[in-house]
Amino acid sequence: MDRPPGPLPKEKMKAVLEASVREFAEHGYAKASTNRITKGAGISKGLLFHYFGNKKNLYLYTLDACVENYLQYLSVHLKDLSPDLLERMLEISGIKIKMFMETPLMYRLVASAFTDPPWELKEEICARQNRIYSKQVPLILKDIDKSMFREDINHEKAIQLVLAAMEALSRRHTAAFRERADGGLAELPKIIDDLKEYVDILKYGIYTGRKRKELSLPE
Amino acid sequence: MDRPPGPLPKEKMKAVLEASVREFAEHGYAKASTNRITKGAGISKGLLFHYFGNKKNLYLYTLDACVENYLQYLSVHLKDLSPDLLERMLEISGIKIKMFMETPLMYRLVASAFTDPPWELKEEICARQNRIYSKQVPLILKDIDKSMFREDINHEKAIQLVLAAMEALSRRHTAAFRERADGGLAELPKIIDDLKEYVDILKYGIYTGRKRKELSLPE
Amino acid sequence: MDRPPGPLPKEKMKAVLEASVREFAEHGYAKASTNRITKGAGISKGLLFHYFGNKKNLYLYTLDACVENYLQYLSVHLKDLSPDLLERMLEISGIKIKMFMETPLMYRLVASAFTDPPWELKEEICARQNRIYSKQVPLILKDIDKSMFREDINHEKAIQLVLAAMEALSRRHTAAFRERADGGLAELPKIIDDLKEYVDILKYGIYTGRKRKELSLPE
Amino acid sequence: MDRPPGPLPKEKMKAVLEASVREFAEHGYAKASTNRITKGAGISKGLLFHYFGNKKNLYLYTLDACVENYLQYLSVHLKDLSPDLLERMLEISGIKIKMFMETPLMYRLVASAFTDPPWELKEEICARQNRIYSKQVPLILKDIDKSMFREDINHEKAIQLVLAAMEALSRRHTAAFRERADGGLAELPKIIDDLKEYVDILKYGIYTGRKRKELSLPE
DNA sequence: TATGAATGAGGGTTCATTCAT
DNA sequence: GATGAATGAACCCTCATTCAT
Repeated sequence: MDRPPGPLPKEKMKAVLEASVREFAEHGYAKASTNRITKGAGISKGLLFHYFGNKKNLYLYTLDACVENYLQYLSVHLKDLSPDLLERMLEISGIKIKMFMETPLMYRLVASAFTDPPWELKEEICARQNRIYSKQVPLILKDIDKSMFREDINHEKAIQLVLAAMEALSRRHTAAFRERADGGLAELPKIIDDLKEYVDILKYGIYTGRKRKELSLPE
Repeated sequence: MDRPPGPLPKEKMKAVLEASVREFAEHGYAKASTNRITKGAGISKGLLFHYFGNKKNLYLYTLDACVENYLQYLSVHLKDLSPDLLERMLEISGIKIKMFMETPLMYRLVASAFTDPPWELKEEICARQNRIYSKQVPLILKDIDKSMFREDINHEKAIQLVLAAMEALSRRHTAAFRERADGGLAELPKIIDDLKEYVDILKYGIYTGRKRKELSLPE
Repeated sequence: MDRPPGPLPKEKMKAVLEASVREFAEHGYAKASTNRITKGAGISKGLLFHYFGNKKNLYLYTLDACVENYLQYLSVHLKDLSPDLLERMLEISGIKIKMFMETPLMYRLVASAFTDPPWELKEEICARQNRIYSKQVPLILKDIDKSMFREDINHEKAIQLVLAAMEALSRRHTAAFRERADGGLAELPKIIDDLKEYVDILKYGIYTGRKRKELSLPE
Repeated sequence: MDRPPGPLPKEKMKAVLEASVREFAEHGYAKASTNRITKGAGISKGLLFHYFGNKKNLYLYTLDACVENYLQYLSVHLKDLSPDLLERMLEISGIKIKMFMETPLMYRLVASAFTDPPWELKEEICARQNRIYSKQVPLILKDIDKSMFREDINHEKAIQLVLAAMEALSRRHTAAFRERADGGLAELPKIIDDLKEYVDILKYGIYTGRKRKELSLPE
């Protein structure tokens, strides 16, 4: 971000951001058109480049806004989380899926930026990814009750396994909802119930028998 | 898909395919240039479109070749698989990672086609994805010894969980190796060892205690 | 017509002609595609150019076939024509409109060739136009009873006037029927009735009072 | 027609229009090259499409300019017209032929647009045609002295007949002058004399005997 | 601050025609 | 006779970016 886009009036800023998110989310970085963005935002071409310098910057700025929004959303909803890692992961997955349903374009922009970075932006995007990780992981792992974990397994590995599994399972659900204009929110409980079943299986592998009993799972 | 690209001389066909795979894998569908492909393949623009009609067809044809190669590779290496689901998943993951290391461009093309389909090709790509699934899943699940599974969990869910987890964990390793020209093959054993640890954890969750003992895992 | 397309088997010839007429009529010379013609005729590109040399020749050949067909049609139907010029013009107009309705593509090809010749074919087309005129005009004027004409007007001019008027009036009707697949034939009588009214008016201008009376027109 | 081509500097606008008229008139819509137009107008490819969006728009805009010019020319010269329909048609035909000789390219563009519309522009062109008709017909028919008309013929039909005949006869003269750089103007009087003879014949058919006498035509 | 005219290389695609087989 | 692979120029159009105003 060479050019700090400070003094651009908030209203216009918002219009640009909205148009940008839509354009980049719908067409991807490569095929996104700055022309359409200016038209969508109702500003002139000159102004866009005056403030953002070039397409790359604009994309990065847009991505940052989405990431910020993402982190903000998480931090707002991540209250009173369970000390049980798997329960917490369930809660977090629910939050993420909800977020995806509420702001699908933003979510999609971030997701595609990370899974398929636009090549010439790899480095910059990677930095954002690390930033998210460094902010997200502590959020997820803070005050986890590790006494529940089996002692004969690598705790770090166990956590990574859970993260990976939940991420992959969640994606399967979100993938189906693309473009289905917010109609999906009603199905959120069903999705979470589904995830819950997977979580229960994971519990067998990760928690001690004693804990499992407390959680009243069948031995 | 009007024109079956059959009779194009093998040598040229191969050149086109190679150039196509490289171009699409490196730049993505949107930014791939048919100009560069023709140049790379050493043929004229006219010929490319004479055979493939348009960019979409060319991409689909290229993708199909990669998918075919993928399935071929799997079917060749998937011999004498363990009846133990998790051991088998480990074997399969090893095969896939090896494949990725040997033909990273092809792998990448397929992967990005499925995770981030080029929008106007969604339907066609989805069909390919289903085809892979319908061929791959039976391969993975055939003759699995389900007697090892705990009876108090949903077997289908357990399998999906394992698939999802292994997929996500594998991706983390492959993501790092992009473009590191085959130098990675040496690290394959280390990677598999790493995955093995995750697999062990999953075993706790999925297999019965008796079976786990037979496998001589610590109780 | 550099290359006499003699030895091409009749069946193929017919297929080519049909495809050619359709293509040239629907797209015009400029936008017609020899590719589509070969596809439509079911022959190879090589053969088409082997026989016709180039697009120009093919067009000219196709045009000639249509012109021939036109003249043939006229000569077949132009029997027992009225000696009264205006009645005869009515009959002829009816024939032409019928021809247009029966073979709209051919008619359209010829018409557009003459009204808007493809520039680089101007000369060749002009020659065809003259050929049609030189064959058509005698047909129309043969054995006309000029005794009906007023003596105080230029007979040649009168004839030209009638020709021009009928041509323009007919065009107005055919223009409306483009692409309405043969449905128009039913309306032919109505069209002729309409033209008849114009003819009646012309009679006042051209024929002598005595003749008009004989024709039982109101004085 | 997204972009109103208003604010383009007059000089450039004029250059584009001139080049456009020439290109479209000489090659027709299908074969006209935007490349040649930009070159002829001395502007960049980008600018042409910045202003006109696409070839279709450019053509339509060019056509509109010609139509406007046509109507303008008519309205300027259509002063003090005779109340006699046929005399007036003679005057108007003279004006049109003069216009054709002075701006043959514009005239040709309009004429070919109407007689042979470029298919994908049929609707838009038809609208222009209707516009011309709705402006032109009142001009032609205003304050016509219908008392001159025979009472035993359909006045509307008579008018249409005259229009059609004059149009067809005029075309025969203009057709010959294509591309003969304005040299034709000298022959205008001869052409009008020629048309006059046809008009005289029409008078017999349309006007009453009394009126004809007043006009001192031979009975 | 804000505009939008201006660029020209490059995009995918179609074309009539040739020629070795 | 008959094929269709092969060509490369030309097609219309889009692009991110610059800059005089």
